[in-house]
Amino acid sequence: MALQRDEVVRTALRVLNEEGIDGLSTRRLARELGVQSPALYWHFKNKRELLDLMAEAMLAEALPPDREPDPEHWPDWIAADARAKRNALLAYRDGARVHAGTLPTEDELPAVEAQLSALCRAGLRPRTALRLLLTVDRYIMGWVTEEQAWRQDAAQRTRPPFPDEALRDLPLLREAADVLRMADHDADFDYGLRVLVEGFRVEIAREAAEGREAAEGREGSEADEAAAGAGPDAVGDGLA
Amino acid sequence: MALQRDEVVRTALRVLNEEGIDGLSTRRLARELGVQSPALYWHFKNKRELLDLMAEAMLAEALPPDREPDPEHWPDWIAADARAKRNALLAYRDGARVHAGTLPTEDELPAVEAQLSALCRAGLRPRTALRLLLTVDRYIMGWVTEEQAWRQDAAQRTRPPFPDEALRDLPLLREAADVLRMADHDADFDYGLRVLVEGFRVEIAREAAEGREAAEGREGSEADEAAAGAGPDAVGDGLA
DNA sequence: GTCGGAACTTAGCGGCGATAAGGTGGCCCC
DNA sequence: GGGGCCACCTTATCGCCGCTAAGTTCCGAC
Repeated sequence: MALQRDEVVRTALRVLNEEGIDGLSTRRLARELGVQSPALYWHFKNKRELLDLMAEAMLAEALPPDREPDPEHWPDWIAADARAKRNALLAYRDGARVHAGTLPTEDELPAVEAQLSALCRAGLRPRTALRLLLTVDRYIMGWVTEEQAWRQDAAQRTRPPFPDEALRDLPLLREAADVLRMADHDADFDYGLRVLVEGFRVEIAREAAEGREAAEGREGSEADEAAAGAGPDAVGDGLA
Repeated sequence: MALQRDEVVRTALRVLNEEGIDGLSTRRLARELGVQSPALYWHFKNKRELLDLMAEAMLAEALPPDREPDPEHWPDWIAADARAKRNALLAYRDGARVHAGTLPTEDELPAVEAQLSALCRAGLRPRTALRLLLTVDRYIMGWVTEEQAWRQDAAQRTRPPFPDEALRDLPLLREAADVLRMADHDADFDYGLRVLVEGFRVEIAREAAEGREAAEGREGSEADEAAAGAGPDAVGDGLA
């Protein structure tokens, strides 16, 4: 029975978890598959292509492409998708670094179009909606990259980072020490995510108001009311 | 005249710009310095240490440690620092990837403490203020990492990404095509940054209201008013 | 029954980070 | 002024890496 691309990718993901991305060499992977390393180059044009497929497989589990985002509750699925993506990246050692090198492929576009559609029905222009999605995505990538780097060398760290004596003359940092030491990644990630969603809420309210203003030829009070309505009253809902 | 650590770091940054991070090998760097590659290991314990110093040098130029953040205009310096950091990373090829591997060092902490101090005077709790700073930082890192990856293979790309025919049945994406193709990195980065600041504004108003509520033993209307006041009315000021 | 191609092997290239061990020159101290 | 020390560098080499070239095996189609 010949090797299957799919089997190689699955094995590669397992080796990734065992060895980390620096330990994932073609020789190591080939050994795991009971094969000589050049055999892999029959199935993949180079290592980059293998990594791309690994990244795709990582996310496919967590973000099936047939979701149907709901315009009414966009903060819910924006946040849920963000958490799902983070979890998918966290599920594999160095997952963020594996994903980082990849370019978006054209077959991801329909899912993005669906998300744009929902956001536009919530009042955004397409450009703004896409920027929103990109912003969340970059936040996730930056976060998880940092998080996994931290976890990585937390494993091989002997003394705790930022010991108390380093914070002696820094009272505010001392008070925020558990954030500094990233004691609760999940909560800290969610915080930033919630801030982002709050920002979007403001942005959406503003755009919706502008749109209405332009459509009805009015100005001033009406738009301000709409923006205020979607502002602070909505703080916190849809996000824990 | 013997080699100086400082000279090595400067040369390494130059080579980084010429070759990219994958082309920056100890042998290449040594050749540039007119020296054999093991000589570098007299000055640096390993390549990681060299990269750490390069990252430090990159940011030192852009973010001098003696800034004095102003509590009154926190959106201004949050945004200015964010742009400065992005520019510093962009100033070198693969700057984000060089910086990504580094851990925060203890001598950066006083500058953070100063920022926390300003944000707390604006009404945040220390934990929240630090989370805010971390959130912006991760956004920057995620953004620039993606941006430099994009630029990198834009150079070696023959056909444009996401050609028009790929967007034929995706009208919203077609309308947002220049965002999708990242035609204007600066504007797109600033957009996400502004959204983050808007979110922080909401968060700060909420915390300030909670604090006042707790201090004065009141409840309900007062806090809501405060949050509403700092919400939509403040949209857009302090940021382009 | 042979021909062709898919799937693999063996051999090897050039390059990598890093270490070991040895050389060299200048400076200090007696 | 001679000896020793030490900063700084060299040469040689190790064990990896991604990847290619060329040859082998095996199986199914005709």
